Amino acid sequence: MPQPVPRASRLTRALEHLATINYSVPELLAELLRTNNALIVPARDELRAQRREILRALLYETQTPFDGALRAAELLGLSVGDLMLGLLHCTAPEVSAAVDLALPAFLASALGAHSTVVSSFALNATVSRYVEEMLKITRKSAGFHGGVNSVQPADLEDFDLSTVALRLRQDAPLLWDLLSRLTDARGTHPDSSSGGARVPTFLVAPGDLGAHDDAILLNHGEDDEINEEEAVVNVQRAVEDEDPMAVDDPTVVRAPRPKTVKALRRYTALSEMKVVTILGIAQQATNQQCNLIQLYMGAFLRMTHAPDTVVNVLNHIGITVSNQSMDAAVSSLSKAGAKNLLTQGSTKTSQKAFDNVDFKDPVAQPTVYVDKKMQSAISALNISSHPSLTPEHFRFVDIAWQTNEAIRLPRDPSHRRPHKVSYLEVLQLSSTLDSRPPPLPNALPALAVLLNFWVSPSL
DNA sequence: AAGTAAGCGGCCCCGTGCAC
DNA sequence: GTGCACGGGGCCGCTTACTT
Repeated sequence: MPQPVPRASRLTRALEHLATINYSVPELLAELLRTNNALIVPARDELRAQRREILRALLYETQTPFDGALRAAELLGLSVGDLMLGLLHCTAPEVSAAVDLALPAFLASALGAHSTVVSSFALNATVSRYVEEMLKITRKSAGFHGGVNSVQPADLEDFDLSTVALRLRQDAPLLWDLLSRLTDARGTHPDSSSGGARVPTFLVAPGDLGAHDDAILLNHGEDDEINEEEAVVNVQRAVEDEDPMAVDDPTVVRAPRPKTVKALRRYTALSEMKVVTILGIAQQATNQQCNLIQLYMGAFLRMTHAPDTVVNVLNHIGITVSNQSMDAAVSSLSKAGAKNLLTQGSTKTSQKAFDNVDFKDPVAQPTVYVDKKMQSAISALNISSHPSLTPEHFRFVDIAWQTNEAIRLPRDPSHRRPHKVSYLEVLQLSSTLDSRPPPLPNALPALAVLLNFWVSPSL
């Protein structure tokens, strides 16, 4: 026994069939509204023209196209859900191009009418696109995988919330738009400045985002490109939301103030932080290894000595990586730091500042400055030289140290300070050698050379 | 003042589940 | 199949309150 064909599929096929015989959208609507069994047969010309006129009157002379469609559907006994499904599933170019023009306003009106059928359809139709975006930003290629076992210092040093927000906004515009609105349901969001019913972003063609672009500009554009008038409006709305009485208070001065743009920037940054956090939780819930946001937060919590209990709770919520993962990240960072120190030291262009560090040795967890069972060790701080200095500048310091006894034995018994050696003396010593040191670019590196000579003469 | 016990937190190891 | 992230258990040290 053959399976019954869904009504929506039959409508789609009917629409595609009608497209091949050059029907306009009003004509398609007229044919759809004429029948409720989806087996659409072109009517005689005079009847079709008559119904078209009726439909046009319904669609364009009522308050909104959707109201007209509802009335027409009611008169003809057609399901509005079937009508919309048929339109949206139709892939014929002649139909889809025309539908794209009329559909945004049509669907916006439908959603505003609080129809259960339309709302359910819209939800199902958009969820798949949200899921698609979520899967896109959780793939490894999207660049949101933290990789706690291989994290490098630069990965954390280069962290910038605005950059992460911009990437998320670009890769998942629908999700970003949805969460931005949900985190500001009272309408103080910059996108809501136009007021009234707006066409949802997922119904707007790419490149026609309007206020959406303004929101990006507020965060990432230059100061002189900010729409200050719009900024003032939004800040006023935020203030009025906090104090509803201010709306009716004639004494409240609403003139633009110098701080409005700054306040809007702060407001936008906080909103961004919330949306980034929510998206980060969703990313990690979708893909366990997609934890870049959590890694940043984990590093912050570790550096601020947050208790493990707090970290565990935040980890369970999905805001940060676990303590175990952070231990792995610290291990990776320590290895990278040690390698970096060795690399710097081998260039001979850095100075070392030595000091003692005391710790309690017999225990597994040493505590600094406990007077019992203390052990001492030598620590060294690596201080990088000016970038213009090269190892060649220090080669002659080493030679001078080895060849001049006055410099090699600088300590005067009557003074505790070491004998100061000028750069000129170093140059005079180097004049007896085969080659001269390269010229120093400015006074700062010269000071660095002398400092290095005092601190680390054996280099 | 010294000793003791409970509570808490950190570290390490191992097994499990998931994504690639 | 491999690598990664995480949870849980065990062990140990530190702190603090209490007792002697």
